Amino acid sequence: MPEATVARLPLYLRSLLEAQHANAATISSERLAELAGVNAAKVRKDLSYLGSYGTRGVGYDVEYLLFQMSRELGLTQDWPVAIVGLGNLGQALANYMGFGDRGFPIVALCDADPRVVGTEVHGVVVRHVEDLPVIAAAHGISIGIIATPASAAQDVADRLVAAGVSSILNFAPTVLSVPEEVSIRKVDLAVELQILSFYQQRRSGGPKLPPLDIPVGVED
Amino acid sequence: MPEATVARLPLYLRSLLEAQHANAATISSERLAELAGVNAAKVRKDLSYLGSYGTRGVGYDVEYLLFQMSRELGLTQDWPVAIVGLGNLGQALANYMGFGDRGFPIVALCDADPRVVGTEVHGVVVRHVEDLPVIAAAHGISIGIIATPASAAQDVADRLVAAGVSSILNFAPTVLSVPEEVSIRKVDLAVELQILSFYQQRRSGGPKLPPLDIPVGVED
DNA sequence: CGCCGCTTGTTCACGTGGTCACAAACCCTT
DNA sequence: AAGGGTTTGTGACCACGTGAACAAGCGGCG
Repeated sequence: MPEATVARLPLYLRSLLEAQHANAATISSERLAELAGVNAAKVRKDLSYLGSYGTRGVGYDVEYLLFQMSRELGLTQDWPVAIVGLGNLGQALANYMGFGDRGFPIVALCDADPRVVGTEVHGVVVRHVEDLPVIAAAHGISIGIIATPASAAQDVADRLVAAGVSSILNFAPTVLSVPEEVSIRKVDLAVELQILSFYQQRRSGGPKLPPLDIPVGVED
Repeated sequence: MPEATVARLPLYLRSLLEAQHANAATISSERLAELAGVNAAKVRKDLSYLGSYGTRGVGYDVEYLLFQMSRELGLTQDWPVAIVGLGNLGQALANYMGFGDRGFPIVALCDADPRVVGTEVHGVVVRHVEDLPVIAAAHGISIGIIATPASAAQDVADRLVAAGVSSILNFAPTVLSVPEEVSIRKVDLAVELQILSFYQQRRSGGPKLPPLDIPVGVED
């Protein structure tokens, strides 16, 4: 299955949940495309990778497609998650996702700072990052989230891999090297902002040197 | 310039900063590729879009390339940012990025909850989302970050656009529709985890809970 | 001063993903 | 039961991005 398709499946899943919430029994590829914000033909081709679960002239059964897609995405089981690094971002993630999403229970929190270890965040006691192997084995953790500073990220990644974690979501602004068999995805806020900056500048009409001399603070 | 190239420029920028920090005067495409985690040929092709700033037989002058890239990315000027939605994530972003990155000062915070409006986060007073037009104009805000629940995201996006914001970074798990001329990028934690879940399951050898007595439609 | 090694910039072939278009298949109506 | 309208599934085509290979160009060395 194409990687691009895999990346869209979660969007379809969410759109299907919306449709289900609106009491729709079936949904057409066109409607689903509208909800997911993509092309209708792309939706059909993507869904065809899962199998022929649609009915010509009718559309897709929402319930059934939801089940099949959840199964394909591996959401019929829980995937215990460990968060490493409990700065601002790590704490926010611990609190945010605990009630935000089902299927990814946060069962472990780790940090290297002895002042943080032992404290409790979102009902989970923070352990030392050294204990990762034991913790991971005990909870069957397969997904790790890195929310440390960039300088510590590679070390944490190595520890996660050594502890048997084979999926990593990296929030640290650095490139991580991991074994072939480990999946890794990154979320980099600075990169996103810089991309926006690039297009923003383009629209603003090329490089603006110092044309801005706006007197701010007038609002107060 | 290809969109894929634009998305990599920030990686090169960060790698160049690392090289600069290591007192490297020049850098080869191969070394830069290693730092950025991409192919060397891709690096050269990407950099060629910026112009011929390299020297054959030597490499790229780190200082000079840094300057050119910063200019291209629009980082020679500040881009004031507004964050809308100050739940766990919004607050973390306000605290995290304030000292994390240069060039994107957080000059405004907005929320719709009257209990949050008026409080102070990271030294900035939270204003009501209704005041966005005034605030945006006063600070020259061109980038907005949406950190609200999904249900409020489209409304906030509309308000941002109406206030003149033309670049949006969306953390809410929903598809936003904005005018053609507005750039939008999304960061969706649930989607990232589900993608990891997909590959994780594949590696684990198919569905982990196979003891299902589902009477699969008898195939004729 | 000319040769040699090194690195860039560019060209080319390839693979992946996106879009279009249409036959096949299904439901509903008559 | 047959036909019309609707929607899926898929094959063909096109655009884009990637990776390798190579000539052009630069600095250093004898």
